Amino acid sequence: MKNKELAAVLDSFADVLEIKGESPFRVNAYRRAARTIDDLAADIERIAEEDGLQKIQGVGKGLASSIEEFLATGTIRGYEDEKKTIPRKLLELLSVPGLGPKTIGLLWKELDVRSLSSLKRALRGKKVLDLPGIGPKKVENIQSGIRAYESRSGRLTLGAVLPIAESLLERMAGVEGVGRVDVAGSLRRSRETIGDIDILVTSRKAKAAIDAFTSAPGVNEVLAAGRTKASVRIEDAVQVDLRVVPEASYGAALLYFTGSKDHNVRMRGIAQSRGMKLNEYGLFKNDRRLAGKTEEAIFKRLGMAYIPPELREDRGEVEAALDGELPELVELGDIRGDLHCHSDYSDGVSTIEEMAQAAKASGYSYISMNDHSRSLGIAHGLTVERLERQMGEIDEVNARLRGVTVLKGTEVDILSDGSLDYPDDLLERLDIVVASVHSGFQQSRDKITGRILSAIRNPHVDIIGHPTGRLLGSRSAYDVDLDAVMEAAAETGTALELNAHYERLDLNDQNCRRAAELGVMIAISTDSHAEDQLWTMGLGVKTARRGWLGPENVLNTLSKSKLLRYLSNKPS
DNA sequence: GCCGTTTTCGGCCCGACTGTTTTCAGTCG
Repeated sequence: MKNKELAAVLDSFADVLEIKGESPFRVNAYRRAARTIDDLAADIERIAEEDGLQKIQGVGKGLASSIEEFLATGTIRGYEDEKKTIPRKLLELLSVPGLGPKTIGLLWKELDVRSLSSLKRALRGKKVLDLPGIGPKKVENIQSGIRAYESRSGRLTLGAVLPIAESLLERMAGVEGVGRVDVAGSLRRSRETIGDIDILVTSRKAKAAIDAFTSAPGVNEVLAAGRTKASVRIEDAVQVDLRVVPEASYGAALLYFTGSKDHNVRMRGIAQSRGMKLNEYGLFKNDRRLAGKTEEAIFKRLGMAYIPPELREDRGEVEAALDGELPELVELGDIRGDLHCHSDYSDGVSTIEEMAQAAKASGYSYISMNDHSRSLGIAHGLTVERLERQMGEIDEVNARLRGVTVLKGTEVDILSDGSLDYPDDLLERLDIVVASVHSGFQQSRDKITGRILSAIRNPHVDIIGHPTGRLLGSRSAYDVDLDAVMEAAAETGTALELNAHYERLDLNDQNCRRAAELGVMIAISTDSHAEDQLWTMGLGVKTARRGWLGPENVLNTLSKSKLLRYLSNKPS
């Protein structure tokens, strides 16, 4: 699948054109296409084979032929030619906050700035102040942007960002005059990684809200502070934007700042086609505000069903909302149990009973113990004897506890030859068998795929754990043919896991959607290694919602008896 | 470069903030 590669080339093409001062609309056309292709669930090569390139939103004749060229040759001639006309390291400067294409182009042409280091040199010199539109403050801003750029770590995981967001929401809610407080942006949409945090408030005293925000604990730097918006950097890691919005336009602002950008463009288009205008202040007809206080009212006025934030990515949700065909999405309250947890038998830190109590406190009716199998020495994988002892302890705990059942399970290794780490007669005695790859990540596509397929075909395997093995920000997915895995899973009634840990979220949203379309059941599991980690189920559910899953697509929405019946029905 | 209930040309989101300006350009979201 070359989607990501192609998207990166198109985006870089846009960068080059932008620095060269090309038409912003042409630049934007490349950017839009890059984003759409990056987001596609389907393989771009397959689309090209079926002559479908121009059916992709934002891809016309010109881009289609560029894409074909890329798929055939690995690059785009026009891009390579343009790239040669600017210094190799100039593009990197676009990532410096506060520094845009115009200024970069100016600095390059006038002062021969061609890299981060020559930029720093130029900023120390005097000549830079002679350039039009550049004064001492601007120089200082760019220097601070360079420091931020050099210390930043890219997009952050939900797990890293949520605590910061929650403490800020709490602070803002306590400020005098503040009414409503919400998080917006990609965090509200629950994207798997977050670039910055957006917070929206209503307030009778805007200045007090801005002041409380810019002086919040952890703020290293105030990037901007006006009458209605402010930006700060927290703990050198994440930028947070605050907007103070009037009550009457709060819903419009929430809609606008939740995005995504592409979703907003579609929504404004719908408004336009009805002779209305939608912006962050409301939905208007001839300057008369028709709606704006709540998101719900705006959707209603546009003749659409309410679109939950997780779906707002321009992946068909706008059309579905117009046609009244949005799916009923799974909710945290639908979840009846957790099907992948560890105890202190392997690498977890809580006892079976502690995990069971935590599950009960979460309102679950079951929780499954899936400690590692014997080959995973690093995680104290269980020998056959220790697994049998654990099964005995689970019986004891179940005899003691009311209201929650501990299921007997394992996370059995799919060994590098494709066999499983326990014999079939042992697996047969367990309620839940999760089979996962923990070794041989570098194997070829055929080999890895073959291993997972043979696990799927084992009649005792119920769920494939973290099917792609990726770790956000640190390890990319192993090279597995997910189409083949999903087809086999559908055929055999094997579920695929949506591992809810914020560094995994594996399967991701798009893959969940594709799996469900093929009739594959998804198990949303936390892979908790301690009793205080069950909360990550919420992240999994949000990711599932982003994948358009309803409760009927999720294995652990089944009651205990239905679950056990489902599991015992796998054809052998 | 794309697109069309404004349909093959002429638009393409637009407002807030900052800094350098004295009426505006660049950046960002």
